[in-house]
Amino acid sequence: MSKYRTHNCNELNEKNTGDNVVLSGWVNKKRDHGNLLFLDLRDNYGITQCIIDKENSHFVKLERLQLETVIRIDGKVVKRSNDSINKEINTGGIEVSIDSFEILGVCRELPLPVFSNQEYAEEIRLKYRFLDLRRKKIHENIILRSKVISFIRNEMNKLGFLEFQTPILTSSSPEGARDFLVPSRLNPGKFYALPQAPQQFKQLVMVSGFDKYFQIAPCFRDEDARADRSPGEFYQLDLEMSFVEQEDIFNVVEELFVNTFKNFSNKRLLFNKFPRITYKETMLKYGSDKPDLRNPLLINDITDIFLRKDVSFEIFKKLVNSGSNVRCIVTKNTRDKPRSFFDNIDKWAKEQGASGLAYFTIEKDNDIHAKGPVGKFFSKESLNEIMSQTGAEIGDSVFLACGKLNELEKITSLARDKIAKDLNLVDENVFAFCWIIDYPMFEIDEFSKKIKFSHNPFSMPQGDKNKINFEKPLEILAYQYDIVCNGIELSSGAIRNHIPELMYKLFNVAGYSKIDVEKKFSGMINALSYGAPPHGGIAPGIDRIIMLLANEKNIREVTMFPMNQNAQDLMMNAPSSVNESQLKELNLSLKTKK
RNA sequence: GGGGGUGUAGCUCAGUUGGUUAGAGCGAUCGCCUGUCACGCGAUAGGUCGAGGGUUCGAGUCCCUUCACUCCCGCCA
Repeated sequence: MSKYRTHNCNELNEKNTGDNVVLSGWVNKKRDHGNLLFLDLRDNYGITQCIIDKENSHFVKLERLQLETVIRIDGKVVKRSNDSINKEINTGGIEVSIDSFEILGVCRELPLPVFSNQEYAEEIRLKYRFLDLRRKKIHENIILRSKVISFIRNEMNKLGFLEFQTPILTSSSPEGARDFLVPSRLNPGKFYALPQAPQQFKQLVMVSGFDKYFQIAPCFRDEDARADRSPGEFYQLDLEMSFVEQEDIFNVVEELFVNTFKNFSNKRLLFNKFPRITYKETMLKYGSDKPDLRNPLLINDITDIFLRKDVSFEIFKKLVNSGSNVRCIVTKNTRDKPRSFFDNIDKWAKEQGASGLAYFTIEKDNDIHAKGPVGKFFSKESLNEIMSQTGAEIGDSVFLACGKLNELEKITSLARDKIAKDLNLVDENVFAFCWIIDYPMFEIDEFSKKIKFSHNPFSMPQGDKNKINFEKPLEILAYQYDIVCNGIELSSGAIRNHIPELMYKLFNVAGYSKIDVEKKFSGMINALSYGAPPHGGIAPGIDRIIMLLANEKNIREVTMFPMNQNAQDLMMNAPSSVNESQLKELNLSLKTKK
């Protein structure tokens, strides 16, 4: 028998009545009646109410125990009377009458209450993370995380994938995010880099003939944090398959995600077969490449309306003539919404830095006409045309924005979210997955105006390999895809380019010579030159999957020991200074601070 | 690098137009209480109002600088 317990704190019930038991755990809560003390003992599994009265010599010591002290209790299970049963906890039918106890771990005065639904400042939570992690919600989130990862491993194994580890100390890559660098002691002046993702390694695994690979892979990127983005490190379900096309990857991922999300959430999946939306289409309809498909609102381009003679909305017409576009969002049956509803949205848009959102509502008395501040600018015929282009009907409202394509996409995307929120159109009990496909291979850099890779330079371009028109690089599409759920980007993936000659040509478009490519990606190019299978994969973010399943808005809520926004670990004091001898051994010296 | 929000007791917060000795709940300490499960009742201790400077007869409150945390933009192939 264990010295510390015969049962955990979630096990005992009426059937144990009369048993002598040993429990160990934390003092979660005391209710002291002076001559009678209730003490809730908590462990990982649950809570058991323990009780002691003044007759017992241990009473005074127990009465004075600090909450969160770790104790062992010897006692007897007692059935509770019917009127004192607690249905909130699994052990609520019984209580343990304490015979004796022992303190196993003393606890100082707490910097934050553990048993409380209060919310606390992030700083104190992170500094005392070990206390924060004892709290119910986050404790459960971390357990959920473990279970989800275990489930995914199991599913991947069932699907025939092999799990491999790839190096953590590797070489710096020229593309992408900033690397974390690690100085090499044995190679003075040289640095390892922590992998931003095992991208090249997993391709090498395919070249090595292993066929299907996965890994719950740590990834390191020295970029600034967001609510859904940890600074420094995060985890991906990294996977890669040989002899596959895009469709094969989609099938595996859809099966995995449907199973995982059905298993760990009560929310409904809006699509079991995830819709595929081209990049071009999503940027038009949703203004974003991570659309939230729970939101039914769509964006339409109605620029041509403003070239008509019977439309007299001069501000927009002038902008359209100088190259701007007009896009609109139609809201169904909003004719009875108060003026304030519309004005609030217009005001909100101005706060977002846009010039506002014009709007009108389509009405019909004898004739169709538009009501609202800009309604008078639209003829009956032009309204009919808008209705046929957008599907708007009598009683619907049309919100209009005008601008250059980039800013127009941005504001209409935000407006789509804002309006849906105001009209309460988003079903929170749903997961809406989709694939974004057909990403362009290249794009123009906004500042340098040069051609650059829009995503992964190792992606396979679409179409006949011999007929790709490198003269028009912006028209080349890639077998490059994203998976999105509820407006959150879970992952990018691609069919890889396994043909070195083709890779040289594509890099050439982006301004890299053959020698550049050989220098920077020598390992990769070399490997692809010795018989590489066609292959592709994807790498969904584990942390974001858990966020969705745990219904959390911040990634720290599903991360055991997260860093703060400035990439500091407040509990371990990382990063920290190192002493001179460590630096010397690494052949490093620090520039003196300003 | 830039923009927004927050910062008052160990924790969560209130603090009016600038005006007496800065308050509450929880926690802590002490006392009372034998059926609670957010137990109840009473008392006590606990404050560099993030820091520095300024305006003023007078600053938690107004102004400037700065720090911390956070959200967003940039960034994240």
